[in-house]
Amino acid sequence: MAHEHAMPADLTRNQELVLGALNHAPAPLSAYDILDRLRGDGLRAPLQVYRALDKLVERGLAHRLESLNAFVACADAHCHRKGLIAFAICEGCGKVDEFADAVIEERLGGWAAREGFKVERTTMEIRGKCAACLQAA
Amino acid sequence: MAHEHAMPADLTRNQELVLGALNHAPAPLSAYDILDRLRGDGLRAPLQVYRALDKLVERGLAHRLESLNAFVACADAHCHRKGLIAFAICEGCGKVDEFADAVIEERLGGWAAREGFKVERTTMEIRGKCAACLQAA
DNA sequence: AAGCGATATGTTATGTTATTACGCTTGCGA
DNA sequence: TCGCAAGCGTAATAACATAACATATCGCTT
Ligand SMILES: [Zn+2]
Ligand SMILES: [Zn+2]
Ligand SMILES: [Zn+2]
Ligand SMILES: [Zn+2]
Repeated sequence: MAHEHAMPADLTRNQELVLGALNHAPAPLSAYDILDRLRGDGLRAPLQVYRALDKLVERGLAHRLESLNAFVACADAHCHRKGLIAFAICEGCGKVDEFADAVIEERLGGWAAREGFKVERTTMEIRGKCAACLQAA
Repeated sequence: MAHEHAMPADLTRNQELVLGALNHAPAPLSAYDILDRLRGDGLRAPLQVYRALDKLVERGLAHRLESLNAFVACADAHCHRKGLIAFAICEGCGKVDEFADAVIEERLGGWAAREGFKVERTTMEIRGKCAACLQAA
């Protein structure tokens, strides 16, 4: 059930390898995790991974999870989201759920407007236990 | 202007030093920034700082900003918040604004309830430019 | 086809953030 | 006074990220 993501045709080799690694992983990967999985494909240095990740994140094909220092492929395979995205991260199994909420976006926008704060980027990450892991416990 | 924070009486020496450093800083500090400022007070190793930070964060006297790998003193000096806290971080001057929003909390709670996800911790960080910095530009 | 700029690459070294492991000390109640 | 819990000190190491520099590749213009 894992993947079957759209893989854009104009990625470079390294970007394609990195996105492939993320797509096949059931949980977020750190840059070094990715590097380890791609040594067989010729990658040797962290920078090769970080550079690819930068591009992928920029294009919305992958996301950085700040509270984990790790990365996931975008779960919204065909129309990578533009607005605020929230992530729910299970501490048990590592599964990441990605969702958007217009009301939250509007509340943040309201706060920013009142304060005169210009928002450039928002990160929102919920840590906890997913339903499956709670069940299993 | 800067501080005038309540400093709980039951802190250990290291915790007091670390919280003092955070209180006197106009912007978030990394653990190593803190260490550098406290070498004169006898601190030598990162762990001394990390241990103090753990306790301070646990008690809500300080917060960790995940998107910065840095820490701030809680701005809500007398009644350290319990619920979800959002941080607005200015990329220009480093100022951090801390606020709570019940509607956002309720939306997240709703999502979690629908998904059967048990929330343990939420981080919410807005990066951008504060009013003062926009003015100055 | 030659020239050029923008983008991507490879490699080494280094910088920054965080933790593990171990042992000692102190305070405090059983 | 024994035992435990919390705190402390130190050294070593792990994990995450970037700087600096040299080449290479591609698309575009001439
Ligand atoms: Zn996405
Ligand atoms: Zn789970
Ligand atoms: Zn606070
Ligand atoms: Zn500012």
